[in-house]
Amino acid sequence: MSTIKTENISGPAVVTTSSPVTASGGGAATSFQLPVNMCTTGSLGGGGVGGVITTTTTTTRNNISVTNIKCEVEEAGSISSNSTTNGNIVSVGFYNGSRCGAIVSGGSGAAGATGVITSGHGIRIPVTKAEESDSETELTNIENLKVTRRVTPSSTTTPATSNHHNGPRPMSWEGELSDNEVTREAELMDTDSTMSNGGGGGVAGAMVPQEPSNAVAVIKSEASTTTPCLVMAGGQDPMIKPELDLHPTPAIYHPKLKLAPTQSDPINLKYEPPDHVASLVNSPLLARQKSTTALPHLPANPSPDSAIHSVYTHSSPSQSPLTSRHAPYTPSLSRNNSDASHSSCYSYSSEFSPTHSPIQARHQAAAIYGGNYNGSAGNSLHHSTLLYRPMASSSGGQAAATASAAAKMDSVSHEVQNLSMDATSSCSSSATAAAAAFNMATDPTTGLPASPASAGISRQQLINSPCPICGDKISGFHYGIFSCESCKGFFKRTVQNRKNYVCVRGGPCAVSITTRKKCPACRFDKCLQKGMKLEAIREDRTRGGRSTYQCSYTLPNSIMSPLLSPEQQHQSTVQNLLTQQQQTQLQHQLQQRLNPSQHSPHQQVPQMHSSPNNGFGGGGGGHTPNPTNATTIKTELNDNYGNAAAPHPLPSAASLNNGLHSSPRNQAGPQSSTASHTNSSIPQLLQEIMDVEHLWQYNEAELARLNQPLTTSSSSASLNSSSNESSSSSSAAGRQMTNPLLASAGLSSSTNPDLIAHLCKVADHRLYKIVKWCKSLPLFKNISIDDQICLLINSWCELLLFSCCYRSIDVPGEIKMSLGKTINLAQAKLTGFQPCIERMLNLTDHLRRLRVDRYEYVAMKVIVLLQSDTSELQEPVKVRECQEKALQSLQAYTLAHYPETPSKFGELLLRIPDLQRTCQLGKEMLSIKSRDGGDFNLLMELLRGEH
DNA sequence: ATAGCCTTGAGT
DNA sequence: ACTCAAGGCTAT
Repeated sequence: MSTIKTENISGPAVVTTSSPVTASGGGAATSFQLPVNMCTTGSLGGGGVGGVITTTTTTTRNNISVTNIKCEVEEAGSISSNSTTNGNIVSVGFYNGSRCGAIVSGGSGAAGATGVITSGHGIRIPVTKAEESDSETELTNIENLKVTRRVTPSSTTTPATSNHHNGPRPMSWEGELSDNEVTREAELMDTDSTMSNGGGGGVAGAMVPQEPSNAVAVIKSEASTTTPCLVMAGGQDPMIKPELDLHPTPAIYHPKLKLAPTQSDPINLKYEPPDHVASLVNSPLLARQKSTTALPHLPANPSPDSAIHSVYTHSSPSQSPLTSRHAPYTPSLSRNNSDASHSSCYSYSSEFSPTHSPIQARHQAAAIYGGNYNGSAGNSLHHSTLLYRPMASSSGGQAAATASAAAKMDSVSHEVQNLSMDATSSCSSSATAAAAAFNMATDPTTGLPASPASAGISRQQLINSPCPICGDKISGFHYGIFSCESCKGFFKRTVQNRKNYVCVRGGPCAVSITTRKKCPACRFDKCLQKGMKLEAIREDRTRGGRSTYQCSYTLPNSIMSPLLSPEQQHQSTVQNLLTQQQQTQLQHQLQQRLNPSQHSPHQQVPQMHSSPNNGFGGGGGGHTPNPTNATTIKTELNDNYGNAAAPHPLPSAASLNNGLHSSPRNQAGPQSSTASHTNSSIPQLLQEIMDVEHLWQYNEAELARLNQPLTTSSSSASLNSSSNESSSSSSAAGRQMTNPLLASAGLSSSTNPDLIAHLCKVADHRLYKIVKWCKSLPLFKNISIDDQICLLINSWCELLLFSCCYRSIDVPGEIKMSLGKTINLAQAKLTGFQPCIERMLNLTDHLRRLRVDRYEYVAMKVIVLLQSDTSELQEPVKVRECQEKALQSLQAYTLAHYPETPSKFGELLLRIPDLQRTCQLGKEMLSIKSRDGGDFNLLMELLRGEH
């Protein structure tokens, strides 16, 4: 009965930044606009573009139908540089009738004709952008892998009390400024994508490691994704986590903007929206126009970038924050649900809520997208996940994620909902029934994807199925997935008590109803893998009420499996295995690189926060090879941070430190194996900065999301689908082509749309993360919102570029774009980015020479961010004071750790002017024209968002 | 620590 | 008034 609504309002925003030059050098100020949704908007470059794009496509193949939900994309206009406030927010609203997102229901059948399938009872599951949801989910998952005490970032937004009752719970705002460098990545992408571990290459060819289920005990490294494009995104620890980088098109979305529900997952699904589709649909931009109307208060210019939108999108199972009627549309930046919000790729409105579960939805069923139904690429399935693709456009009903062209676009960004259940836990019986239930239907009229429920899966059926984690009886929807009471409690305890479990065994232990008590680390890992969301755990422990985090529904494999052909299942299985192996391998390599001496499998080692699996600081992910199943529980020490509960689950400081200490390479940073963040030699402020660094980084899960397998298959899929489903995909491509930003980046009509979509997605994510990171910075939080906006607008490019250079330290002559993707000077020449890359290489050389360690790196980022000479600052003095504190911390640190090189501090600062000039050059190269009259309300909204 | 049951409270 | 997801309580 209940319809699921996802209302996402996202606003694409173009931010114009006048880049102030920092400290040491003067820098020329360039105004740069950050287009948010590249994909969506027709013209990013120009002033805001407002346009509504409606895409409704439904395709069905046999049982698999993909429905594109009608999306209205509103494009945010560009935001002019200085004005701090008036941003345009684009809202994307999905209401009953129209939802963006296509759900493909599985069946493998022949390719179906495109059409809308309607079923009398379908559950609609609107899915917000896959990207968002996925990203969040993965983010959370990533972070979750390790359960660690979370450090509460004081800086982080404070959930205002206000939120408490009225609005959605404080959501963390995650903004990512992403730079997408586009080069001829399309090609690279394709190539790369294929390589990526589970995930397909993203646009940039970024590889996205899929969620590694296996955590390496001691050290987990996240897989990095590489984007073929120049990505300046913040890389992190070069060794440790690769970050996704984006193009310079940071977009900011209004947190509260609701994204168009692109998809819904009936059960924990990770949805991967096709980029172009997603971007369009989800993109704030898209939403904006209409939404704007609907929501006057929203900023006019939504950022086009889809990525951003994710940030804004909040969906809670029960209700989406965004949708919450109470709360005005205001960006919710609060941390609580930050993760959710961010990656929440799909937020589903209340309608989507588990509560109302899709199951109940009587509307037409949406097509449920089962992993690779097409078989086109066996690759796409994540685990045994079903993918709901919000936009079916490309998919043309091709269930296979891979197949659909649209899917390509989104693949990365779109979240794929995992319906997965491990084989171990899956039950065939229920599955069958459920499978039968899945008759995908899409609402012909709305074109909205039906929820799985619509497919015929009822809530009851879901509840009757086994807990995806242990196989026990499902008691309800808990923390984002349908799970049993014990796993619910386990997850809660683990997160609330900040347990840091480490699997001594080193490998994923079987988690069943009988063995679930044996290895909490693996159990927690599985919880995350299956979709439990850290953000669902309330920091304030408030009881009752509805949660606002975005949820994804995961259907047990058992349920979904029937939809897949044996071959497909096999493929997915193989994929999973490969992914895990690859990840494990990667982790292993990282471990060795980081700290060969510690490599001992047996010992419990503090895990890096970046554990591939969950990304959580927790130990869940880490596995050390050990014959025994013994699991050790580590309680984080964080005395310093300790008590404060992190707004959202964060990697423990300890874990962070560990990561740091074990940090990459030979860098001279403090690398004591015993490292604890309490290390007195590290200035507290610096440590605090480090503690929020994880917010900047992408964990594997995120990367995996971004680089979904789809990308891998995307190329082929696109090709395949192109012929059949040309209409939708072509239209998307057309839109993209019109995007000035893309054009400026060298992406022309010929450019692989998937790549573009991917870039957009990545950019969105990056923006989201950057915003989130900023909000959590101890110094930054004390600065007025308006100034925060100014600072962020001013330095986003520098931050991304710097992080990119930093992580490239270990690859002389090359710049790591992401996930191992690199670009050398020769390649840069081909793409026309030679000047910029050359400078980046030069900067990287300096960083290498200086042996910049991670603490220095994070401190420098903050220093770059806190430029008191940034134009339009209301309280430049305050900013200066904050910067001085950061400078003092860095100085104290360098003197303490590198007494032999007293000039290091000064040398580090001398790199800043280079950095700024490089950014300026990069921006110029991108030929991004500043837009007049734009405003960056979105950004402001983000910053103001609930906190 | 686990897990079943109870209480809470926003949303319907 | 009901639903249901989240936190709390408590026997094991």
